[in-house]
Amino acid sequence: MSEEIIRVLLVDDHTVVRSGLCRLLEQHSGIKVVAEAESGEQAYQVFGEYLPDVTVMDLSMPGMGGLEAMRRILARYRTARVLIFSMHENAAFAMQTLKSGARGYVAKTGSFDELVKAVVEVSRGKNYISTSIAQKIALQTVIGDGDLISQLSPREFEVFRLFAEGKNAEEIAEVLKISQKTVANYHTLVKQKLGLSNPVEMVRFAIKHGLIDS
Amino acid sequence: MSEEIIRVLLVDDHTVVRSGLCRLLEQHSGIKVVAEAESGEQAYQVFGEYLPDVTVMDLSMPGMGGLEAMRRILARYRTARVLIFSMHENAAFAMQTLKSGARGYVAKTGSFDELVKAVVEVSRGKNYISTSIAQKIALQTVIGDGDLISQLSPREFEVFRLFAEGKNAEEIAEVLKISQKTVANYHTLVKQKLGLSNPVEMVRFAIKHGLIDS
DNA sequence: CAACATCCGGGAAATTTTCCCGATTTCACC
DNA sequence: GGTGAAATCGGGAAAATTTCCCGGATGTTG
Repeated sequence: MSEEIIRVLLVDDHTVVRSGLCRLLEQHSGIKVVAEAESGEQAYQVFGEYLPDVTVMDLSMPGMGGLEAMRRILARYRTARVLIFSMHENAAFAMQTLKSGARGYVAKTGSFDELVKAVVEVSRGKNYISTSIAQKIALQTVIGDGDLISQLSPREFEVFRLFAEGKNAEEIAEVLKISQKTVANYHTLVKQKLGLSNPVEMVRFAIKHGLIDS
Repeated sequence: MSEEIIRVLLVDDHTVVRSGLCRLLEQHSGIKVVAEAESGEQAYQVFGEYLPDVTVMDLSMPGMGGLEAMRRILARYRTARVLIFSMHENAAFAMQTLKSGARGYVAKTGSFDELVKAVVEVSRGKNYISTSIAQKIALQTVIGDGDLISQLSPREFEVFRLFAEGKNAEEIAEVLKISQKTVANYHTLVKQKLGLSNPVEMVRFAIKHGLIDS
């Protein structure tokens, strides 16, 4: 074997899902799940202990979400390779995570083979995007209206997303560990950049772009 | 003939739609469209001039909507018989209009026969609801979670609906001809009654209940 | 190094939200 | 016809949020 075993950290708040993924991934002889975490906070802790080759991270978790956890990890460990594993099959979402430093983005609706492939690719230093989402991004880039969302900085996007989830300034500040003042400022910036004048338009925009459901 | 001709006022902001309806209704020998209006304001004016037996009113019109127009008419002419003709095939919507004094509610998706039948029934002093919507209401009443929306007064509902459409306090006050102060107070009441703590929840609630689309 | 974007948050004015209150009007019911 | 409940409307005042403007810290890139 010229290949080293790929050491993986698995982050997902659903225990059952995590177990299943763990087992599936380890069917592949080149992959070993060396650690698991069930929250963003824990992921950051555990990452430091194991320094895995690849971190497979669920995006939607209570408390600090996957995005924020990833950013913390990357801030501390520059070379970390994070593969986002999300339920959102959405171009805007994927673009934002990659912009924030993710090395890959795989939708949960994709096949298992795709996840394995992504883990391998990312471990080799390459980037990987679900084919289904890559198509959407490509289409949106060519046809779309310039994609307003991509004009948001990662932080602005995150504040927007949390707001759209129904969190108020205080809760957002708590999650991101910044002051309410800063949250308010970002909020205003987002509204300006997206050209949305009231909360109703913001929510509808968020729904339209798949940041939240229904 | 033991029957009088039914004199109808037709209110819809789309000229073509109005023409079509007019022709269709007059195919029925017992019905005559004696007047038309293309806005809520105009409807109120014209009503006074013609005192029709039945007013067939579209709900969604720019400026004063059909609901508000109806309420004005009813406030002045107690015995007016208003038949709402709406694109919304939605239980909550229908219940609100009937609660506000409409004598009938017919969805635009319904058959033409249904509209004629509704006009005749309403002219005789009876009430009429689209069968499709009646079913929904019945189901919601029996199965639903008590239908929070029905706890709103007509005015509260109207303020909520306009808010959900993206209007701000100033615009709502303008449409309803009341002060911004009152709008703000209703807004607070709605939030309390529906148990919604932030604008995001309000918009999602509105979407879920079909008050607005997408 | 310089230019630029991002991140963070203070200050202060403007606006909105909330809570409390009272005056009418309407309406159902006895 | 009287009575009580609910609805409509809006003022006053405190609390909270939004907005606009600013400057420093940090990081990246040419």
